[in-house]
Amino acid sequence: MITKFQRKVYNLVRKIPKGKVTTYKILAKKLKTSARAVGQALKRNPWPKEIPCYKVIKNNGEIGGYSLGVEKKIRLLKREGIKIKKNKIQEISRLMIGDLKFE
DNA sequence: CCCATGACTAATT
DNA sequence: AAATTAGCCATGG
Repeated sequence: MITKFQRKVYNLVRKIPKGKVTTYKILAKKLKTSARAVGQALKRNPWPKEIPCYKVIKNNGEIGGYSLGVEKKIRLLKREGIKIKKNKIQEISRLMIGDLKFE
């Protein structure tokens, strides 16, 4: 069962452009909630194929979790040309999407 | 309604 | 630099 809150989160995640990532915190700010609550919603994502929740990472550049396993998440990110070293995203500032880039 | 549980975060040890 | 701690908030029992 999808809650209203989940839908809001997923609608946002769907809009993350290819090759870009964002963070739990940024999404939380957009939805006026906490980063933790965003994580809860993503954890329950019923459509990992359609909703690219692997593009949502921690605020400090670490990878964060994934319902299908962190290794899978890393694989998907690399597939989009995103560099990862020691479980951290490289060149975060270039890849991350703040408040201005998508709605 | 109260309580526990996290794909989190920032500050403090 | 790694580990703790306190704050966070949607969700489910």
